[in-house]
Amino acid sequence: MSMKTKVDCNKVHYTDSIYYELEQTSRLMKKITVQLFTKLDIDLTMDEYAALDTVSVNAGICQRDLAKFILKDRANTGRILDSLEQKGFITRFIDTKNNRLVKKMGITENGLKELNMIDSKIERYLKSLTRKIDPADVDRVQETLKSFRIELEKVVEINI
Amino acid sequence: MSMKTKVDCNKVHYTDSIYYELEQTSRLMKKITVQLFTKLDIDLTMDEYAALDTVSVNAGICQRDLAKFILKDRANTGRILDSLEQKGFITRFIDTKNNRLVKKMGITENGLKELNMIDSKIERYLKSLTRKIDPADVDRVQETLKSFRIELEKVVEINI
DNA sequence: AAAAATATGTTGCATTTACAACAATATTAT
DNA sequence: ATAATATTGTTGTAAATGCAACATATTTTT
Repeated sequence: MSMKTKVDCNKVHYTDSIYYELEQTSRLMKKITVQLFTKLDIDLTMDEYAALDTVSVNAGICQRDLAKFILKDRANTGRILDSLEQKGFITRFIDTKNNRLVKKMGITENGLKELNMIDSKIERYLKSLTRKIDPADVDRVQETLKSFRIELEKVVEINI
Repeated sequence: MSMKTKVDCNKVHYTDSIYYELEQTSRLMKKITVQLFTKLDIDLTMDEYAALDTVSVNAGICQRDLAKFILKDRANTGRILDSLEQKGFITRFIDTKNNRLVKKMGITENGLKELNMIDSKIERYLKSLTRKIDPADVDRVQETLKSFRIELEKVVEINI
């Protein structure tokens, strides 16, 4: 075997890295979830669902803070909330935070109903995705991902 | 503590699931990589870079097969390749696969140079992201993610 | 042999997304 | 006090993305 070939074989490829594996797995997962939402006739987008869930555990949050949670910019966060409000799943009200006028929000009765309905609809489908994987591994991955994400948050420049 | 409160506290939220954790971590990672590419004046997009790397390890692959690898549709795969070809990093040629006319491709000398240049530029930045995490954990996560992704591939409907 | 279905790549379009500019208000600096 | 800066939300726009439709060629069905 020539030296060149040997070097080539040992080359570290980005597409073999954990960063790419993460992106690919996430893209697949997103595709599957979108297909699931379509199949189950859920009339929220995935992003609206995630936003609604985030609002449900952070009552009275303002738009910018929500944007930081869901990792979208203020513009698109506003648009998602427009849709959720128009569908009657959240209410928005003007309030102050640090003496600034902000738009805060809360989940409505209907929103909570919708959230629970979606949860119950998708639960068993999502659970089945990891049936071949040791539950302990799943937990460990989630934990490590969380530590990783917290490290990433320290490095990324967020301009929201 | 009332029963209702107890139930509420025990509610399983989508935003606490491994599926959402995966998406959030991946989104952050993507943001960081885009910022890195900008900061280092790399004149490929992340997607072009990943495609170029994939082509480099799959010489003579056709467009549709590449699309399946990079999880993009045929249209956008074609557009990414247009850009890479225009920049001189790949060559495309007509060939046959199963008696069908297909566009195959290979990486050029310049493409290989560019790929190695980018690899060397970003390597230490990416490595530093996991410096706080036990390398064994990183390996384990990558392994588990891969098993997970393979399970997902069995479930997702790919129409490429 | 003719028709229907499949495979591959491209084009057009509608949706999503990110980013910059703006409007309104409040704080800080000079 | 006035000017500069910062916070929050909205609007506009350009780029990315996915999907459907198309063009071409081949295979399969009838």
